[in-house]
Amino acid sequence: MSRGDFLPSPEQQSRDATPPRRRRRRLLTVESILDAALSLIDETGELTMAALASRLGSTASSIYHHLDGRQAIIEALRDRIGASVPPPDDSDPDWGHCLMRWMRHYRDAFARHPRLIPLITSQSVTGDLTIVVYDRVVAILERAGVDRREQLLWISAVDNFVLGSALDTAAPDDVWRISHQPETPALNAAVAVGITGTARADAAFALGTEALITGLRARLAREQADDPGALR
Amino acid sequence: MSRGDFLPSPEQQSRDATPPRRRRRRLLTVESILDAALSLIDETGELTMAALASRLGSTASSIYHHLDGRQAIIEALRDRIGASVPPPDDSDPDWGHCLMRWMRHYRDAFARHPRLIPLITSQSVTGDLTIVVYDRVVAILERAGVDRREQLLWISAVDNFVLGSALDTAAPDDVWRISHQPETPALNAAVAVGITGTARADAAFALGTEALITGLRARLAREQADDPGALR
DNA sequence: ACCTGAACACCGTTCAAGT
DNA sequence: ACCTGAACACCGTTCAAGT
Repeated sequence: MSRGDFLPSPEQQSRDATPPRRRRRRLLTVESILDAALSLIDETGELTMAALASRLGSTASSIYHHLDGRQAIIEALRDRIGASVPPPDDSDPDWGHCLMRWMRHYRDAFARHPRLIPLITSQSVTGDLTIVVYDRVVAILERAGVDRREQLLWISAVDNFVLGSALDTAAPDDVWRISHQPETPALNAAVAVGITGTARADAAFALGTEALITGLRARLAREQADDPGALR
Repeated sequence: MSRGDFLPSPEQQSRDATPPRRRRRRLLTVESILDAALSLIDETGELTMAALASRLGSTASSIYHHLDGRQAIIEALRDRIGASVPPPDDSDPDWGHCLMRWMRHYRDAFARHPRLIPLITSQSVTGDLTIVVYDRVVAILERAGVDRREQLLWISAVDNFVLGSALDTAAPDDVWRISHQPETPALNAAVAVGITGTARADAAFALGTEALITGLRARLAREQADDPGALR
């Protein structure tokens, strides 16, 4: 999974004067396995080694030569999606805008593979790349003047909302459709005029993000009013 | 799973003059199965029919006479935890306080069984009781003057944050400990002075809840300033 | 009505044997 | 080094047979 993880170049393979006996072409690659696994999950919502192997034109046991089992595949996919999120861009002087843009990218990346999300919820984020991203976010908070003892809490809160919102895109919105019972008049009225489907999840994320950042701005302003010395 | 789902009373069982041949005492009950399943998940983080049966002193196939398989057990547990959340109390005239108190109860109920959460993330909430609770929340928003077309979005946003925060209590906070690499100085500094463990998840939830509600208050105030006719 | 053991199809993983 | 088929232990679920 490191960045040097590519196919060996042809020159490398036959650098001897006598070319080696022609070997069967490499069937599997970490990349090809992960590609197939992700599209399998996207399409079926499940990941079984047998189905994955057949999609690769190979056998289940072959996969173990490249990745350490089913769980490792899921972790690699999680890291891959995480790595596809553009790291927070600190060029904008407004930390709130930085954070909101990053949250949107983060959430969109996972929302593109909604059926993967339930599979990764049981494990925490360990990828090196992800850690570096968090470092960038903390740096933005530090620059904004957030109390150092609170920075982990801010990130956790933001993370929780983003992950919950990503999960929301996975679950169908039957929730709001099932209703229509006489016992729930208020809910029925809200459902009748509300958005549904993917648009609902999108709009809810946008609304929540804006509210969360607004609230964090207010908190920061209050802290700095209490302790003006913290300002630079 | 309805409220009449109890053991038949002894009178009912032997209301005939001639008492029926003494039957073997009822081994399993929906309640006893769910109790055992929940404690099994709490302790091991897993739910297999075999392990569940052995804990009940019974066999896996027996369980199918009371509940419709493994998935049904998980759904029943989700509904049970959901039903244990006190419905939002609308006696407080401040809708924000109502919502915050409900969010805290909601999150605490699931945080009490952190290892259950990953098992329920793939399914949406369908329990009748849960629907009624949402109706109460919508009613509070309606009374507060929230635009009817936005009410579902508010609830979704709140729900996403609560569920994400509940998940946060399940994942250990290794995330923040692994670091300590020279590439992440800002994160290292934040970890050094930050809270860790359960206290971190608790504090992050409290901080996020406060920020979210503050932001929603600001949004409502802005909306009502734009359209004063919406006020009663 | 409730319980049981045997059976079934499927699952992730291991490993000796091939090239 | 990479691939394979056979085998293993385990899984959720079904069902005929018991009481």
